[in-house]
Amino acid sequence: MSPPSGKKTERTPSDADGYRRIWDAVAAIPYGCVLNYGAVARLAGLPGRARMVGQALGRAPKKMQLPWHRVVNAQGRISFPAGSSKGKTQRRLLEAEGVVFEDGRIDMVRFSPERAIDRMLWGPGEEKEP
DNA sequence: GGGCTGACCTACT
DNA sequence: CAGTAGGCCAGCC
Repeated sequence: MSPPSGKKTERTPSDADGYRRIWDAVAAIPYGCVLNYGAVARLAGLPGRARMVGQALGRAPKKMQLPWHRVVNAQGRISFPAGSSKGKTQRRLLEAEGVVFEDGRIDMVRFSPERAIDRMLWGPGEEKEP
């Protein structure tokens, strides 16, 4: 069977639609939470395409007001070179949301959306075990 | 048409 | 902990 023209395979979500999913996933990140590129790609329905997330964010229009600062790499570090404008801006925005940097790194587990409820109940800073 | 780059990830050594 | 290797896909020259 011939695939209908205009419609592509599942691997190619189609041009802007692919970025659209990524933008939507990033916009769905709760306040004060951080996710890595792989997680965003997975939430967007594009497993393994972490790189495309970066490009999508870079090509995202500013009018979108996308919380791009809530996306960091798997090491819990800002993907921008230390000292760069973007890097400082991202760190400032994250700290403004309550994200704590430990030795220039973020605890991806502590600030994951799953733990967001814990921080909302128990508050940040103190990590307690019930 | 081909080849390199990139806001990366995972796994193994 | 650091370094290497493989993967994955869109844009640009």
